Amino acid sequence: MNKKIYVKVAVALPMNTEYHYSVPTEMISDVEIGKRVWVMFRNKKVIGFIVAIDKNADVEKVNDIVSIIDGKPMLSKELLDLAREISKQYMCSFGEALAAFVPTPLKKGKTSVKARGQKPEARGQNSEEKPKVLTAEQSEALKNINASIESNENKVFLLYGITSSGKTEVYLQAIEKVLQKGRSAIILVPEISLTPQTVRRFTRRFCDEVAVMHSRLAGSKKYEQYDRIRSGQARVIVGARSAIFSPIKNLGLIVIDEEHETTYKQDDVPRYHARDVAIMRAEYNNCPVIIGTATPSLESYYLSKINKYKRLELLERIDKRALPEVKIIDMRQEIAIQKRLVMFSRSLVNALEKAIANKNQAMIFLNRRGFATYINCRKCGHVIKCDKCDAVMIYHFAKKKLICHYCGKEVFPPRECPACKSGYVKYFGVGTERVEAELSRLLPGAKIARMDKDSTTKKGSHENILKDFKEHRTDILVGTQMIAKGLDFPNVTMVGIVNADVTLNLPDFRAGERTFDLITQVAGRAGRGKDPGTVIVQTYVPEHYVLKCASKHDYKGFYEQEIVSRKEHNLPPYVHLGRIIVRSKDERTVEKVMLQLYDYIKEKIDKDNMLGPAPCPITRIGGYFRWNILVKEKTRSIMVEKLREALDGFRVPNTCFLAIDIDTMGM
DNA sequence: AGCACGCCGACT
DNA sequence: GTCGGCGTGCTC
Repeated sequence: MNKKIYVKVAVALPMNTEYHYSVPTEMISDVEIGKRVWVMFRNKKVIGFIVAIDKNADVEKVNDIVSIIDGKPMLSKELLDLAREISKQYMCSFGEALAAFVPTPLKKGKTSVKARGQKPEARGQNSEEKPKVLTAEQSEALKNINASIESNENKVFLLYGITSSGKTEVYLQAIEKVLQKGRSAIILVPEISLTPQTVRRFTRRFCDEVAVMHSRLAGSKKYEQYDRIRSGQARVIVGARSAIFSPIKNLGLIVIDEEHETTYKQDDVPRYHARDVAIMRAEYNNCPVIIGTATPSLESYYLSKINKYKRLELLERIDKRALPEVKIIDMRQEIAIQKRLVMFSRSLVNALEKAIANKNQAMIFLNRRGFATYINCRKCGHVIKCDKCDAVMIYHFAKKKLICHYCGKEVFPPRECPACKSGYVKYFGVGTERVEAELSRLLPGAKIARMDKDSTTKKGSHENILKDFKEHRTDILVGTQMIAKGLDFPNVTMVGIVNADVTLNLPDFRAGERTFDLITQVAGRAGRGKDPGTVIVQTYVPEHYVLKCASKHDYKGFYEQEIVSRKEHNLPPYVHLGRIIVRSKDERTVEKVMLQLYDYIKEKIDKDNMLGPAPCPITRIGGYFRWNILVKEKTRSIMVEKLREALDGFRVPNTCFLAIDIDTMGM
């Protein structure tokens, strides 16, 4: 009769232990693996996942679970196994991995499955958009992918296709095939390209079969989507990084669009890379993965070269449109000719004027927001820095304030120099705000809009700026990253990059890769309609191979040069990187602890495989001092094994925090 | 992670 | 004499 039942519960804390809880009799029939529960843990009510059901507990003192949250299990066997795998490969606890799989829970109230009453959207088949006729290259690519879909083959395709070569149409038709087979698909897109434009193509084609997983999707909306996926109503999931954890059944294909994007790597726990998680899921489901991009990560292109991935190429643009002409402008010469430091070259201004005269539109790109990128004292040279971060403060004209881009701190700019009290505090460096202002001055007749993190904080402002541009109420769109990718405005014939060196000079071994990608993407915004496009790239290092290759649209040329330096410096793709980060509010503590840690792990990890310990490039962020060590190993599994062994038994004091980032993106 | 317990230094 | 530093252990 009254047989006691226990559940093993994993909580989202960094401990790799699961705890037993007893189940009150009235809840026994509702207990299922994969459901979430409220439990008392250390006198606090926390959410946990039921990961096992037991006849007995291995400890004396066992508490009852407080309540069961879900009506149906949130996680299947597949997803529980996947979470376990992620916890191993990215060195976090099982509970921390599990927490990433589900939407953050609602406060209270509606926890059970509601739905049913939702408005019926366009029912099934009556798709608004019909499949397009494919080019020979597209057909060839699709043929390869379809063969794998047909035979349930677990294979990774690198769909290398230049901008406007029609990658999306290949995805769409592959997905169609998958649906015909009664299976489902996940399409990952980077957050930035999760614009209405991109999403619309999928919803038009697959209507109510589509679920969109926005990261900013509010609580109950997210649950709604979740239920549609879980119940099988939606079989095409379009979403950002975390959509890879969707509780979809019968997975038949995973697409990762813009594979090279860094947003696929989560920068807090669990620090997974969605591309690699996708590959794990595809293995489990025996299905293919398509990773599509015009500028593959060095890792992926390398893997296609050694035949780990099957490379499919789309080298022609749709309708045989020409790639835009890319002009590299040497700003050193501009200074010499114009006899002063200038923001815009004559070529850039001329091209802008020409585009506007022809009733076309233009986009001006600069990867820096704000007005002046630093302010300093002309007398003593003092530069205003954030007092919580090791970073210069950026002047924002709209707010009339200095803002730290790392911690968000805002201060009014000082009248006099805080160091020498002189009044010669001047503003230097160029951000998007200043570009916008300067363009208005140079081209008084032109309507100019700006799109960056500052101009898009209000809900809907993002869409409004794009709508105004689409409908040609604005002539020139100035912006950061946000305007570089995925946008499709046929009337744009001219695109300018104010300073390509901003990304090129970042202290990061991926700076070349990022710059190449950026120029390629920005260039891809020009000439998408009937008129050809022009791209102007301003730089102080026009001879740099990244710029030369980018101007010729030569990814392969870029790859061949970049890979040599990766080999030489023993960097990815030749090794995997693991980053150990220690932070503390006390400068001396971090250094001390990091040196202790280094001494501890060097018994197990060859010194030649480590870089550091050293302060992080930005030593202090938000009041924390940070140090790091980079570890290099041949594979991710060797890396994890080594680190686990080396760090076993090492403890940092309570005032310090230790983080491990497997396959870190930055350094 | 967060909190309690416990053992050694400079202070009302 | 105590307040409080942080190293260590534990959480069902």
